[in-house]
Formats: sequence, structure tokens, C-alpha cells
Amino acid sequence: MWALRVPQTFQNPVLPIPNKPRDCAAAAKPPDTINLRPSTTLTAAVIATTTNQLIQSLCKRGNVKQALQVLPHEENPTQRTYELLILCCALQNSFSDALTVHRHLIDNGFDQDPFLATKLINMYSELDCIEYARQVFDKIRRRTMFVWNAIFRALTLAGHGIEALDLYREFNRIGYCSDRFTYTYALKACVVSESLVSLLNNGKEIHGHIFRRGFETHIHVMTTLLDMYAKFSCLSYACRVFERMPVRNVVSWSAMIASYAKNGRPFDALNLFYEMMLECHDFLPNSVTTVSVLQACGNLSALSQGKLIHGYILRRGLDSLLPVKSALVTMYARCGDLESAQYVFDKMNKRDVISWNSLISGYGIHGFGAKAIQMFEEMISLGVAPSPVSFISVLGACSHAGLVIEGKRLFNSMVKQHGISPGVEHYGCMVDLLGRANRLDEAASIIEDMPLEPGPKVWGSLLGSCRIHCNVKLAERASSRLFELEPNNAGNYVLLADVYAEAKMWDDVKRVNKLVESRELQKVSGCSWIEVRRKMYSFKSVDELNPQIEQIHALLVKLSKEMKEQGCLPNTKPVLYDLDSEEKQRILLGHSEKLAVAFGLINTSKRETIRITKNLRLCEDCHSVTRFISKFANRDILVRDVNRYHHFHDGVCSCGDYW
DNA sequence: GTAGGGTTAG
Repeated sequence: MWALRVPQTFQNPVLPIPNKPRDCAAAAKPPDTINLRPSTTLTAAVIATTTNQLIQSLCKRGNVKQALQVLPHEENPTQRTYELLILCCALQNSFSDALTVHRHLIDNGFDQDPFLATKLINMYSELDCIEYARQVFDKIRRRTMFVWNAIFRALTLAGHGIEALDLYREFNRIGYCSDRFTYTYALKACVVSESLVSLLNNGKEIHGHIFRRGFETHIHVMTTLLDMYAKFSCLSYACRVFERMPVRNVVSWSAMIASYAKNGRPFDALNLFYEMMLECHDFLPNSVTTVSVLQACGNLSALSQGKLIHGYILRRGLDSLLPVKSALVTMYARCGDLESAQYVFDKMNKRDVISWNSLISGYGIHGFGAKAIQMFEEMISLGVAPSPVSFISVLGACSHAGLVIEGKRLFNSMVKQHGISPGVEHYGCMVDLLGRANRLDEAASIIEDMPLEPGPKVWGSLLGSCRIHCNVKLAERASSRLFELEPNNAGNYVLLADVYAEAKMWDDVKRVNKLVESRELQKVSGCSWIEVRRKMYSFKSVDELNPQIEQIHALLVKLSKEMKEQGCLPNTKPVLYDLDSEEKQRILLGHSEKLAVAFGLINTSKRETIRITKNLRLCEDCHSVTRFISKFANRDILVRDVNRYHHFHDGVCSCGDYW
């Protein structure tokens, strides 16, 4: 099935290419007196013996304006002259000059030249003028494979996936055969679609064509195919493509590592990286590979692994590129080592908006909202324009720190001061900011008034806040929308059941749990992990696999007695079942994060910070127990949950019990 | 004359 949609741009097919002033065209004589800068006149004139050569020479120097001054004096501009003019306009990013060249080319009868049409399509694509590229394509009668591939590339780069696939269907219908380039563009078109409807089936259909036409051995096509499946989170398909590739190179390995890193399988990403180091003797990982590996380390909070990779990057001299440095900043921040993140950032001799965003979000997840705002403002004062992601980072930081007024101010400054209209993600941040701060009505009215369709993330933020502040009515409203939008996301049902449990509405808890069972949904079970002496240990609730499990349980029972003696009673709210208090306490003692903390206490030295990561939100009881342990055992404990960091020190948590 | 993998958020 092909999805069809007429693009908006087709409604106005004739685009304004201005007419060349005729008096200029009439002056077709040798350029004996042309007003050029003295230095240019000298150097260009020495090399050029004809006007065509002079124009070409000026283009090669990037002087498109001067080349255009000379152009009217050339009676017979050649294809090569136009080619260089087009390339120069694209390189100089000059749209007005591009239109002049295009007009001139039409006037001189070159508009049906497929070679120049290809170049024009590429030029308009680079100038972000996809409508003009499409018009060139529509007008050219002789469509070579270069012309077709150029428009597929342009549409794909512009994110017009549906339009590209629509045209690709036409291409096949007419009887053209895809080559290796067409296949890569068509596959990419499936993932860049602006539509909410998944084009995975189109991708699978193209895969079928590739298979039947014997392109399954082509490394570029296969790598793009692998990447397409990964972008649709179809990891098993991506793996199969990777495994069946007859030849692999650094790009195919990197693509597979990135697929794991981006799809919640950081362990596999790291394992594959190491396998690559062991198995591949003809090539080494490059900077792109290491960026994905750093991302995996950050996702795992695997600080010592991250440091190892950092060492490797330095030894190989891969640290000169900005993406590697930004990835290092993120890795250190996500691994809980903000000092190192700041150190890497400080040592950067050049920074772009992404480097700043990395640091801002780092401060955000650690709960240092004011510092994140300070960095955001410093970035602007240094002349770096904030991107939409900068606002997500800084608004997220406000949300974690409860900085409602500052968050509102920053949100309002988006359009007024920076010309960025808020996207769904920004509204989601505001719902989160207000909701967490128990301003649930305000959060709900943000959703009602927003000009965009609130997606599942926005309703999810509201439901999350309803869970924190136990608002049954609003939770029911948010979840009914979420059940429509994401019927298979078990997390939403769990959140609603949490709200009912807290309100002691046990019949409703049962009803929601039955719904989960009847829909055969898989709840994500809590999992925590800890890195001890460069090894990762993971824990699930009621874990019997760890050889030290008895020792861990004994320690937790001892600590819980100690807590009770000091008047700290267990918080049984997080237990969703209607059980007696003792049974609830027993369940609470089996929570994965407590097991990991106890394991850390047993297996690390007194001065070491215990670093734990959890795949879900930290539960209230585990939070208060960890706070107690940090004082009682005099240990610094760092816990990263799905949202943010908690630094426990001397009985206090950095989140101020606000998370 | 065209091609594959990577950085920031939630």
C-alpha cells in the first residue's frame, strides 16, 4: 500500500523566477571594460582567455556576483559555465543569484539539458528550496537516472518522504528500474516522512525489490536498509540484514552499533563495539563509531567504560571533532560525573549549539536548574542562537528543579525573543513543569489551549503528574486519551493503577490490571544496575540469581529495623496491591534499586560513591531508604532513574524530595 | 555528475 498525499507545494506550481533585464542581455560583447575589484581583474584576466573562462574562473574563486556581472557579455555560455555558476550559488548559499542563473539558463535554451537540470535540483535542494527543485524536475522532459535520483535525494533531504515515495511509485509504473542510488534514497524516504503514519511497510516492499533484483550484496544499499529498520525500531530485521551482509566495513558496523545504542540496547552496542575491535583487522572504529558507543555508555551510566572509550578516542586522535566532544560531555553528565562533563566542555576550543545543549541538559538531569539557566543565558550572550532542543533542555531543567516562574519566562521568550514557535515537545515540557509543581489545572489548560495536537508525550506528562499528586479525575481523563493514542503502552495503565491504588480504589486497580491482562500487554519490570570494578551487575525485583543475594537481604532487613527504630516508617504507597502492611514491606524490600544499593554497600570501599541506575522512576520508599542509608552508613549514593539524578548525601537528596 | 553510519531533549 502506498500512502498518497498531494503536497501543499503543488497548489502553486509556477514559482517566480524573475526575468533578466533585457538591456543587460542585449549587451553581448567582449568584456573589455568590466567593473571588477582590481585584484580579481588582474588574476582572473591573466588566466582567462575567453569570457566563458573568466566566468568559470570567478566561480571557482566563489565570486558569484562578479561572475554574474560578466555573464551578460558572453554570447554563448557553455554547459560548463552554467554548471560552475550553479555550484557557486549553492556553495555561497545565495538564493537570489541562483534565481538569476536559472533565468539566464532558461533564456539561453539550456532548460531542457538533463545534466544542468540535475545540478539545478541539487542546488535548490542545498538552498532549502524544494519547491523550486520540484519545478525543475516537473519541467524537464528527458529524465535520466541522474535527474530522477536528484529529485529523490532532494525530496528525502527536505523530509518530504511521502512525496518522494509517491514519485517513486510513478517511476516504477513508467517502467524505470532502480539503481543502487535510487534504492538508498527510496529507503531513506520511508524514515524521513513528515506523516505520523509509519512507512515501514513501504520500506519492506522496497526490501523485496532489492532482494529480487540482486542488490542484497551491495554494501551501501544494505547499510541504508539496516538503518531504516533500526529507525523503525525493528531491531531483529536490522540484525538480520547485518548478519547477512557478505562484506562489512566500518560504516556497516557503526550503523549496527548505533542501532543498538538508539533502541534501548546499550549492552549490545558495547558488545558489538568490542567484537568489532576483535574481529575486524582491515579497519578500525572511527569517530562516528565512538559517538554511538559513548551514547551507549551514557545510557548505561557505565562511567568506567566511558572513561575507557575516552582514552581510546584520545589515543586514536579522534577527539578533534565537535560531535565526539559533545558526545563526551553527554556521556559524563549521564554517567553522573558533571565535573568531567564541564571539564571536557571547558577544554573545547569551538562550541556549537549542540555542545551547549549537552551541558545544559546535563545540569538539568542533575537538578541544577539555576546553573542550566545560567549556561543557557551565557550561550546566548556569546552569540550562539538557541535551537528548539536548547529550550527543551532548559525547560526540562526548570521542571526538575521546580522553577515554574523561570520556566514560564523562558517559554514566553521562545517566540518573542528568538523567533522559535513552540513544538509539541515544548508544550510537553510546560505540562510537566506545571504538573510536577502541583499546578495540574494550569497544566490541563495548556493542553486545551495549545495550537498543536497534543501527542502521547504531552498526555503522558499530565498523567505522570496526576500520579505524583494523586488526582484521580484528571488521571482518568489523561489516560483515556492515552489508551486511544497508545493502546499497547503498558506504562500508561500502570500509572493509572498507581493513582487508583494511592486513592485506595482497589476495585479500579483490579479493573485496570485486568485490562492489561486481556490486552496481553507486557509491563516493564523494574531493573537497576551498578558498575563495580568495571563490571556491570543488574538486579530485578525478587532477584535470586546474584550469589550474594542472601547477604544483600540480610543487610536490607538490618537497615530496615534500624530505620524503624529511628522512627522512619516504610512508605507502602508504591505497592499496588491490597495486601497487609507486612506483606507490602516484604515486597518493598525486594525492589531492584534497594538490592543494588545493598550490593554496592557490600562490594565497594567506604570512600567510593555508589552509582546506581534504574530503568523506571525511583519509588518513594526506595528514595527515603536510600536517603537514610546515605546518613546511617555515611556513604554518597548517586541514583539515576528514568528522569533524572538523585545525589544522596548525609540523609539529604539533591532533588529535595521533588521529582 | 548521484550513495551508507554519529552529537543535543523527552
